[in-house]
Order: sequence, then C-alpha cells, then structure tokens
Amino acid sequence: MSIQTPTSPPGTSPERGDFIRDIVAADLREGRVQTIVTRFPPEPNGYLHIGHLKAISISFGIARDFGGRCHLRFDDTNPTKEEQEYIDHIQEDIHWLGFDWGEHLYFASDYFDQLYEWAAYLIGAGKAYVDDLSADEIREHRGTLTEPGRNSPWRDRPIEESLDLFGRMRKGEFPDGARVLRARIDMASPNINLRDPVLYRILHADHPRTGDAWSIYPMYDFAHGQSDAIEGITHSLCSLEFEIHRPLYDWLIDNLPVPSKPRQIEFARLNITYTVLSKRVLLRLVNEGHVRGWNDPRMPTIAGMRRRGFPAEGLRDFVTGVGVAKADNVIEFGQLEHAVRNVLNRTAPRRFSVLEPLKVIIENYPEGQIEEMDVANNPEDPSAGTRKVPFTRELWIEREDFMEEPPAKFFRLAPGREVRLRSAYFVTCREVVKDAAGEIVELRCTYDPATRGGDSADGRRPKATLHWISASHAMLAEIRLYDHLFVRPDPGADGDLFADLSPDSERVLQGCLVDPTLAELPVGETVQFERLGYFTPDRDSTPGQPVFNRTLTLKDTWAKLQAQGRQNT
RNA sequence: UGGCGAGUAGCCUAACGGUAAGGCACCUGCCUCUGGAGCAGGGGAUUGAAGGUUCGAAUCCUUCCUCGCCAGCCA
Repeated sequence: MSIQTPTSPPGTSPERGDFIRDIVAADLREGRVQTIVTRFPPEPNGYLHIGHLKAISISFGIARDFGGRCHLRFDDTNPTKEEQEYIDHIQEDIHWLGFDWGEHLYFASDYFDQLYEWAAYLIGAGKAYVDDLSADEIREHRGTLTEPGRNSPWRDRPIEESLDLFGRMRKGEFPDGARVLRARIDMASPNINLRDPVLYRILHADHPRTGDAWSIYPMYDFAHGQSDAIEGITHSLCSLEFEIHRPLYDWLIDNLPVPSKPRQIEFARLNITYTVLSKRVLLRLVNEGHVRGWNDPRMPTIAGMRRRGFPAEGLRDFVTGVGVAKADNVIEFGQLEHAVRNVLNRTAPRRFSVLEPLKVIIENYPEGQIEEMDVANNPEDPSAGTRKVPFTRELWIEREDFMEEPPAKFFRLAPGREVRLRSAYFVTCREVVKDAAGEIVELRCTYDPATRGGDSADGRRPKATLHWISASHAMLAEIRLYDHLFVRPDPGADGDLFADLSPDSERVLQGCLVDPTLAELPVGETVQFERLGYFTPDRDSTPGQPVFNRTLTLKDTWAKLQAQGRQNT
C-alpha cells in the first residue's frame, strides 16, 4: 500500500490521537487483533464528496499508521440506484486523493452467494422467516417510537415453508415487493432496527456487476457486517447514523457462522458552512442544472474541488486537521480555504494576469522597445527560479488598482502618485484619459529608468506594487470566479434549501488578459495570479479560447477594510 | 414521547481524577517588490445547568436542559 504522508497544519500531526485510534491501539496492545484491517465502503450511487474524504482519511489513515491495510469495497446491494460510471469515478477520485487499496478491491456483490447461504442458515435456525406482508403492512406492524410493534402473521410459519419460499424468491418466481425475508428478533424492541428487520427484498433489476443473475438483493444490514467478516475487517469505521444499527450488526455476526468478528465504531460526519453534503441534494443540483455537473467547481465533490484547483494535499490536510470525534460539528469553510492556501502558497508558480484591464501608456518609454524583466516564479521557493516577462510601452493594469479620487488608506495608483510595477519600474500617473461618457479609458504615465527591476537607488519606496502585463503579449482569456453555492452558512435551515442557492456563485469574466505562457499550463495545475489569487485552467479551455477558474482569492486586507467601511456607513 | 448518542472560547479538536491546551477565525506590532506570505504578541472558557463523591472534577455519580440519530422492501 502506498499512501503519501499528508503534510499537516502546524501544531497537529497526521497520526494525532483520537478516540478510534485509542481503541485500535488498545486492541493491538492487548492482543485482540494482530493486524489492523479497515475498509472504505462507498455505495456507487453518486460521486465522492469532501465528507467521504473524512471517512477515507480515517480508514486509510488508521491502516497506514498502524501498519495494516484498508480495503475499498463497493456496497453495491441496491441495483436500482447504482451505476458503473460511479464505480469508475469513485476509484479515480480516491487515487487522485492519494490513497491506494492495492489488491484489495471488493464488492459486496462478490458475496451474494455466501450471503444467500447464510440467510438460509438463519431460516434453518428459526431466526429468519419469509414474510408475505406488503410494505405498508410491515410498516403498520412495526409500531412507533413509543409503541411496540406486532408480530407478522407469517412470523411462525414453518421453517421448511420459509426455506422453500426463499428459494423461489431467488428464482424470480415472485414480483417485486411480494415477499421479504426478515430476521426473527423482537417486535417489541425499543430499537426499531431490531423489530424483525428486512434482510432480503425482491428486486428484478439489472445489477452493474451481476446483471440479472439475482432477483433478490440483501439489505445493507445483512450485507455490511458479513462482508466485513469475510474480508477480515477488524475495525469497521462508519458515521454516527449507523450507531443505532450496531446491535443488529452484532446480532448477525453472533448468529451466523462467520469467519471473523469485526467491530463497528462510529464517528461524527463532516459538515461545512455554506455547503451541503448530501448525495440526494447534489444529484438534484446536477439534474436541475444549477451547476455544470458533478464536477462543477462549486460542488463539494472531490471532482468539483479538483476542477476548482484545490490540491489533493490541501484537502487531506483539511480533513486531518478537523479531527475525529463523536460530537456533531460544522466546520467553517474558511478552515478549508486555509488548508488549500497553505499548500498553494508553497507550490503554486506565480504569474501576472489582469482580470479587468485598464490601459496604461508609458509616455517616456521608447515605442517598439521590449525588455525582458526577471521575475521570481515563487518568492516562497527560490529553487523555483525566475522567468522572463516582457515589458513594453503599452501595458494593462487592474482597473481596481487606480482611483481618480483615492480615499484614505487606498495605496494604489492615483493621479500624480508613484507606484511600483512589480519586478519592472516605478511609474507615475500623469494624466487620466476619459471617453465621451466620462469613463476612464487610459492612463498616461511616466517611468523612472533608474528603477529597473523594481528598486530605487535613492531609497524611494512606493506604498503599492501592482501587477501588469504587456499589451502586445497578453493572451485573452475567460475567467470564472467562484463563490459559495449557498448564501447562508446553514443552507436550508429555513426550510427551502433551493431558495438559499446563491445567484452569483459563478461570475464569468470575458476579456481578461493573462500571461501567454499559461496557454501551455495543463489542466490540474494551479498557479497564483499575483495579488489576485489562485487560478487553474478549466477543461472547457480550447486552444483559441482559454478558460481559467479562480480557485481562491488571496487573503485581502484591503477588501476587508472596504467591506468593514461599507458596514460602518 | 421509547431507545441510542453528544454537549469544552465565534468554529473545530485535546486534556484518560492533579488545576483548561492546539488549529481556524479575530486583534496588535514587526517585516515585506504580492494590502499575499512570514515573524512576534494579544484578547477571548464560571468546560450545558444544578447537586453530590473527593484533598482535588471537564473527567466519577445523580437529576435536569439542549441538540442529533432511528418508525425505507435506501445506504
């Protein structure tokens, strides 16, 4: 098994203790288990999201830290919702995230024969029976949270009859819903999961792996624990909503001749502000066209975050930094951003690009002259070296970087003011050119030839440094800016989740001018546009029409000041 | 309402009977050719509440409160 060791936020370590690791360590120490075996068991009914990454990180991470192994097992017991497409994408995503199950790829459907035998065994032992009640009738008999259930009239039917019926269910003799196999436990149990839970249902459906070989399929409860036992899983780690199923999990393990006794431990699932981690909702967002697909950069899916430009390392750091516990939690989105920026700041090459261009003419700069300025590829990493960036008489700067009447604390370009063009020259604004409508269309500036490279010998130090791009070299691009999909930190808390969808979670900018070397940047790489944020080429790019996604902005003190100012007035 | 689980600063997590720690966020200062990054510092917690046990309780006990999960032939 080869798993990259995640780097981690300062003050934490990837193998930081948590209550599950404590249990695992004790089981090892006290000889209850020899080798730790965990599993990640997705149902192939959708794409993986950041919540799954927490589960992946826990199960793969514990296996790694304790020298064991982690299996990937598809929980494919409901053919009506599962597709091969999902089976493929899930594997791709896990690999991209940096985890590997080696040879240990399994499917619950691999165990259908064994599971069927065990079901028959249970019937033979008088611990399961075929029930002819309809779904509605079963529900009525189940009772409620406060009232006990009633026995099905079929509960005491002869074993031989159940065995015969179960065999015929398998042969496909009955239509969907005609009968089910139920465990015979206790209709009065305070735990509703123990009130004779359904073990098998009839489903004449095509299964992505077993085709039409089966017309009955095991329920989650009958498949999961036994699959764990077959694979020798020692610690079956899942989220809190399965806690209530554990007594059933244990009951089945105790009443079946399974080859091992796995132990289920539950942890709280991940929640993040401004986002929804529910496959049902994500599927709806896709199907109703609210997003560009499962891999839309706004989606909390692994595929979406990847397309957004979030590096796998940052995602891993995020989930390990969030910890493992049993208390319900909602992580602030900012913590994800922090983990991503932390990686990107270290690794992303820098480039100059202008989102909303404003023309600048350097009046005293020779027409036709081109100078190659040396610019650091990454100030955080000298080994990344430098690159040549052409400087000419006509440039573009960011429209936001100029104000005709600058307020206090606005340090950037203004009439008569001198600023530095990063790694190039100091320039001073001499004149503002407007069109008939009074719109600023151009700035006439002068440069100081003595400041080549961006330093002045006389110790002059402009308060601002701007990014820029040569007009004759810039490449035109579309840039897509992303923000939270939902407007509130707790989407749907008021009832209507879809009413909380943000109207401007995506803003598409045309006419952006980017560093021409970006034409060769492969999809999957993320760069920093200096002073603007992190950007990554989108798969929608074509040779003549490059498209970039904004991964994240840089932390922006000026923007924050502005926002506060707006609040105060 | 029956059962199960959980409550530690704005958000996460730790402390395993010995006197509340770390990350994120926030605030200051320094530094800076990214208003980025970095560095240094700071504020903020009667540990859900009330009782009890103990020399000593976030940790143990009791009661209460709040929140979450369970009444699919979903997982």
